[in-house]
Amino acid sequence: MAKGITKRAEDYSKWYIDVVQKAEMADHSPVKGCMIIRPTGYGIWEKIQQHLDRMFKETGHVNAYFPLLIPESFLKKEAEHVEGFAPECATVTHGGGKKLEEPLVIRPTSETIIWDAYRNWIGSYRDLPLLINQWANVCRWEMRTRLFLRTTEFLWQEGHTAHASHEEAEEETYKMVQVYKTFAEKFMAMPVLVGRKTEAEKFAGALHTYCIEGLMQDGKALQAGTSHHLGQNFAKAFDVQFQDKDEQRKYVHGSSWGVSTRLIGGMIMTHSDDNGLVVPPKLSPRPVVIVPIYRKDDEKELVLNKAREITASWDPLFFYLDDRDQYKPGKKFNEWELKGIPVRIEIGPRDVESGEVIVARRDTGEKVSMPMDGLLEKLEALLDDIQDNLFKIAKQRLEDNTHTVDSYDEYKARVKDGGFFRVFLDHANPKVEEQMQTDTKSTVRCIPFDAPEEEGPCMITGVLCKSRVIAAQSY
RNA sequence: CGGGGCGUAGCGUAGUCCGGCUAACGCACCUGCUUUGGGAGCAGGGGAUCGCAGGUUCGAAUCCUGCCGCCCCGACCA
Repeated sequence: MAKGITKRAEDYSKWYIDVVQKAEMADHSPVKGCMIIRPTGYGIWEKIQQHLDRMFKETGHVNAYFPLLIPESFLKKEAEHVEGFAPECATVTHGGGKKLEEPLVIRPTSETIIWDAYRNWIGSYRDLPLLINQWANVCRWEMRTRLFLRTTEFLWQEGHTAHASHEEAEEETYKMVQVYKTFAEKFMAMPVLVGRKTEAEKFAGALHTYCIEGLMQDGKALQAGTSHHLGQNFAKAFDVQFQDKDEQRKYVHGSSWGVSTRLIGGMIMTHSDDNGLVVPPKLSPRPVVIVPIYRKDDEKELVLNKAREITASWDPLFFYLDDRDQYKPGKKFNEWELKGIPVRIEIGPRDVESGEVIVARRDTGEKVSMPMDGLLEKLEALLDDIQDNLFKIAKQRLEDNTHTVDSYDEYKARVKDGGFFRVFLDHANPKVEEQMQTDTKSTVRCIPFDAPEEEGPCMITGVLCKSRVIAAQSY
């Protein structure tokens, strides 16, 4: 039905771009790789921020803001970190018409400038733990970009915490990846696997990295959030020490964790269809739209008055009364469908007469009649049902597309068709994963926390492995 | 950086091979009337230095040279 959206089956990548642009979520900017986030897209980001920010605060974190520009020398203080990020940094060399003495890097991530500040903030065990988050933009000069999934500049949050012990930092790292899992599943209706990254895939400068991984409709994996145990690496690089109860001076243990506007890409590729965007109710800035239907002025007045009467006690941010006179109802139906609004209410003279309204849900397209009496409660229940249904469908798809494979030949033949693959792989040896990547363009997405105890030979080398890992092609 | 594609009105395109009237069409936009339960109809109207710079020619969107930009596929990555 939708005009101008390429079908998923025809060209998934084209479909994705079409949905983003036709739903007015984002535009390409005049600068290559950057994007303009339009109100439809930004409204979803605001909902993501709202829910996550609350979850961060509920787990004891506070927000702060650190500067965009970082002295270039800071990035070089942690050996692995500089290696990982140097190639993708944008650098400011001139300011005020003069060449700067030291170039400034536009933050690709803020560990260095934050740990530099932590040195001054932390002196005693009484100053710990330090639990700070910031909402910010960062810049990474990627070679190939895609709206929301990978842009040169993107929005994210980054948590940076400091602890007295390895155990506490580990607890924090694990806790936050679980927060991400809960958020992904409960609010985004996007099922994810939770686990640890391999050496090859972990964050540059971390002891280890935990992650959530989603599976998109085309069978490719999407890394949707990461939480890093930094150990004492940044504390040592920036000399952040504290005096402990035992009077010893010790280096602080750190964690950092983040999710980005990439989540919006994940939401699109998890739920949307050939008719456009599908937004889970909990991420919708206004989950209900009311489209009035009328012919003459007297009907218009009748219908709009009734609509206003019904919604008088509703939260203004729960719904949008689309009383734009310049568009016909059919046009509005399609516009809201394209933009993925979860529920649409149609109200016309016939409905005012009967005391009922037509309610259409975006996920199934189903239309039902509902009495105006007690409508709000019914809508809330319906929105919950849509949220659950979207999760259930996505969960089923993830399960249906998770395969257990033992032979490398079978893996090579099947991995290109998409899905998660449970395989034995000697991931302790980076060369093995490298070979798999060369052969198949796939990588280990994670070593799941909940992998059942199972032993078997690595599908490439035959070395005995103690559990299966999840491998897939990814974005 | 390698492979492919493309730059003509806000968007999507035709015209380019084979140079020639005032650069055409659809959508969008503006005005008026009729319409309004799944993207309205009719009539009228506005909007382009044909990506940029040179060159060839009486004449260039079209031919030649150089440059720039964008998109898609790969390598890199959240």
